Amino acid sequence: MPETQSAFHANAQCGEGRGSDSARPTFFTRVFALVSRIPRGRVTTYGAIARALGAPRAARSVGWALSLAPGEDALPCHRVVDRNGFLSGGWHWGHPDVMAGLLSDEGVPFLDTYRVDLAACLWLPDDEDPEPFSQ
DNA sequence: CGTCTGACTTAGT
DNA sequence: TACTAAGCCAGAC
Repeated sequence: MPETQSAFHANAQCGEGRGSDSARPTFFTRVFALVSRIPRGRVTTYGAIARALGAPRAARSVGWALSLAPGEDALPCHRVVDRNGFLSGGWHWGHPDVMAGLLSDEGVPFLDTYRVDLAACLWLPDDEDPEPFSQ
């Protein structure tokens, strides 16, 4: 995932001037930036993303943010599953089979047709945002 | 400004 | 162990 980082990553990263009044990345933007950092062949959960952003209880918002994701190509939202490893968001793409295919192609092990092995490929983002999310 | 929704999570029965 | 209910957060209306 070389140059796929794109605008979200850069924009969110650079605009992260906590004191800056003009550039204030929203929770969604941070979600996008984080998801774009998910390594190929790995997956993460909504709760993990939310926690990394300083909002452990905002898992729902994370999933919602992905639903408003700009583009699948720029945002590997297929690497985000629920805490059980099920492809919750697969149905949002019309059919989880698409998501499963992408993950399988990346080498992600599956426990079931629509369930990935989190124990083997779960990726946890580093706490680069110690401070809680505050607009 | 109040209300509703949602690709979740946790707790209770 | 499986199902049901409530909670929680941020954003759109």
